[in-house]
Amino acid sequence: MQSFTEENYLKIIYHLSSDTDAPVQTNAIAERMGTKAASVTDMIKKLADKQLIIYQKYQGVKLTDTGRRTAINIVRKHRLWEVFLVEKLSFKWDEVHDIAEELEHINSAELIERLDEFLAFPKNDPHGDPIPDKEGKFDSASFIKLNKLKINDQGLVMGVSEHSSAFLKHLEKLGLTLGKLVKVTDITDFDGSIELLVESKKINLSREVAKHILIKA
Amino acid sequence: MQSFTEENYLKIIYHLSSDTDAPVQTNAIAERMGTKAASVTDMIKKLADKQLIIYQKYQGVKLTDTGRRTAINIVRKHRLWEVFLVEKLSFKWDEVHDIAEELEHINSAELIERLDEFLAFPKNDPHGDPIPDKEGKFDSASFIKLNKLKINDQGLVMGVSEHSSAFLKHLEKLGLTLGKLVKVTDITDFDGSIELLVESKKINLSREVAKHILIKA
DNA sequence: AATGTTTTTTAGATTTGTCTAAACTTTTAG
DNA sequence: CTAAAAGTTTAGACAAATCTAAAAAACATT
Repeated sequence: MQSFTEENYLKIIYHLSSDTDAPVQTNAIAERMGTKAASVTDMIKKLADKQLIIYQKYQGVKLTDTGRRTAINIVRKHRLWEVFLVEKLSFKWDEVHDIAEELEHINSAELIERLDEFLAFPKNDPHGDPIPDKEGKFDSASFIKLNKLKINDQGLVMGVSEHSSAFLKHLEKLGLTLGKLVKVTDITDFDGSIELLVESKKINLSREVAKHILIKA
Repeated sequence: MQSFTEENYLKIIYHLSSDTDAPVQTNAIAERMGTKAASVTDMIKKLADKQLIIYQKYQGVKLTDTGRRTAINIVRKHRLWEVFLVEKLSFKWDEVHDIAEELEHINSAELIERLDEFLAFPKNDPHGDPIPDKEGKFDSASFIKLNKLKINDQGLVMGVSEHSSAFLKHLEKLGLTLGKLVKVTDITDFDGSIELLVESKKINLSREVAKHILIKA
């Protein structure tokens, strides 16, 4: 078994490598972990010794199959706990991240299988992210980012790619929650701000915000 | 906030001092923690610095009010999680201790209050132990140990004072679960073994086992 | 009260995860 | 293609929690 810290490194490496095939760089990990690059170097040596990542000096790291499996399992636990917190304990979607960061390290396969069943095997967490199954499989649903839509395009809000409380509260206030149908009515020439119709209400979004909203056409 | 380790020390000191007023000894803590006395000395110095315990060299330790409040809060979390595991996730009463040992360190007051509400404010955990309320108050229900009963005495099984899986499975097999009515029908001269009637079934208990069963007359 | 046993503490070492400062690679730009 | 900038690693140190071995205090017993 790994320590909490090792698990957090694996999770971060997983998230940083999920888009691209490129190796993950020391500084990127350090920034996400809130540590210094020197500390990251120490830790990745340790993870490489344990065959959880492949590491070449100065060249960044990649997860091994074992490492990826471990990381996905942590993600699975995180997302299931988030569902529990929202569905069963009535937390809001912007309140659950930090608690789930702690709960994801609880160590009992049996617990997670039973929690999964208790929650009726949810497919997505409260932010729309897919929940891996016991074997680590999940649809890597390829949604479009809202900032890629053109005028008159429409679609359903399926998820977000930013989980900060500030961002989620902002969406909540705008009425932009999961499942909502949106239609792009205008895109400003000046800074690319997007004008949307959500349930016949007109709202305005910065491109920065739009970038983190995932849409199914 | 304290580390997991500090929390575990406080919890153990609390349990070791709940019966008596006497200071808790270094060796007793070491045994429960599964560490050596020298390590305990180091840690109790640290806890004393933080004003969580009162420590006099060679004289053992006592909890301060703050220390006791902290310890009781951990006990509260532990027992609420045990209720959750048994009531909601269908774990057996002998399977929940270790998982609750991990969950008790999750750090969110809001989470615990909502969990308490979700579970409909239970008064006791699956082993009959009382669950402290938000303020740390709980009835220190004074039950009798089964080995104190005399022939023809009867009462209800209200709890256990031993939480090992082996012990609990044994009780389960005997049908000695919470709420059962028992009546002492005989006590062997030889070794003090106790013969009981439980739901019109005759069973035999060693004194050692009986000592850990709590009865309300 | 003296002596032996038990308990506790001290001293010094180890492991884990972190840091700073300095050295070393790799990348980027002129 | 070379020099500066950016990124990474090494070296040495530190705090937390533990350990072993040895010293010190408390206790128990004749």
